[in-house]
Amino acid sequence: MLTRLFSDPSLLPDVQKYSGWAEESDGEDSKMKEDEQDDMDESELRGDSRTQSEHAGEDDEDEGVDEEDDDGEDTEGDRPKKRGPKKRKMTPARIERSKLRRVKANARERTRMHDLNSALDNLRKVVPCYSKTQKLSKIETLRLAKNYIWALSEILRNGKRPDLVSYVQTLCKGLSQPTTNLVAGCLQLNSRNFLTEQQCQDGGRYGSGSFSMHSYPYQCARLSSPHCQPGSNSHPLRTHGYCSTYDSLYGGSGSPEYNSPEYEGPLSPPLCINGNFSLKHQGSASPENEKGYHYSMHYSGLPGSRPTGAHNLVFGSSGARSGIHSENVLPYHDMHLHHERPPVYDELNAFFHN
DNA sequence: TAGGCCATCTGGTCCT
DNA sequence: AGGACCAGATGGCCTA
Repeated sequence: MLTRLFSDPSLLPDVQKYSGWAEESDGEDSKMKEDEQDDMDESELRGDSRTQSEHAGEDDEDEGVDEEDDDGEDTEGDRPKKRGPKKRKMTPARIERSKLRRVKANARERTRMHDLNSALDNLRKVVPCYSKTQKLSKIETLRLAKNYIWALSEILRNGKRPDLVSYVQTLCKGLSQPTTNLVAGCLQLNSRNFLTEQQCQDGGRYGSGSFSMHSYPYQCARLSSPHCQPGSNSHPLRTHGYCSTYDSLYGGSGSPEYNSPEYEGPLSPPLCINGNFSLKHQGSASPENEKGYHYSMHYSGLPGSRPTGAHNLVFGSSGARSGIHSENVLPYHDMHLHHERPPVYDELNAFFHN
């Protein structure tokens, strides 16, 4: 593996640029990368025990040299004596090996992050609204995935069809504005209905934005649940100013899980779909809640998206103000719900688009 | 120019 | 000892 790493120039960026030890050895490091690569290829990567034993021998030598000069340096000024293993003096050989270790560790870390990113890419593909041109950011991918899992598990648990608005609301919980737009657009949701309720739930979280409640004179107009009827204060959500179609969709206040609009409550029962995942209650504290979603409306596109001119998000400022709805505008020609997706997803979308 | 996102480096910690 | 994992720091790129 390391052979691959170090034979791949792309995986060996300029180490000196970042490393602190580049300064301590001046121009000597200019050839370091090549030297280190040679070292790896020739000794470590083929498991050259001779080299390793030589290094061990060097270590022994170093120790002999190092141990002696630690005495007397521990009490510097008023500072107490340092505890723990004595610091060994950095001989040139030791410095070299240290550098080598660092380079190897960097390479490992790089591949580890690459693996992580490719896993995230895979996740992007199985989550609703995969787009090659408008990649969801990492954090948005994770949030959407969480919501998606939640939505699917709720469908399985209840065994009945939720309405599209609620489904999209569930998917969009805690997502940034662009991602919300993307999801809603993907599912061809009538933005007016969805956004109004979304804002009801979020309590105007995105209030400064173009599709704040101010954009629409009515609130929760679509809600049919008695809990959300004007004048009804019986529902817990109402006391907090929330109106959610979860009430009507999932049975309303009878279910304690929906006391929080963030549905961060007990995720029970754990469900497994194709054995790929299981919901696991991890407490009510969610990073999203802690962070507080400081997303504002300055987004005009998705993170990572590049200006194409064709992707004015449906719910963006101009669209919302001009009353353009997703059903009328379809700027998502380059995105699709999925190209590789589990069967359940197709069923689900057929579910809503029949 | 500020802010978001990202890749990378780095040192620390834990585990084998 | 070395690898995996993690979090902080840093700098680049892009957009509003």
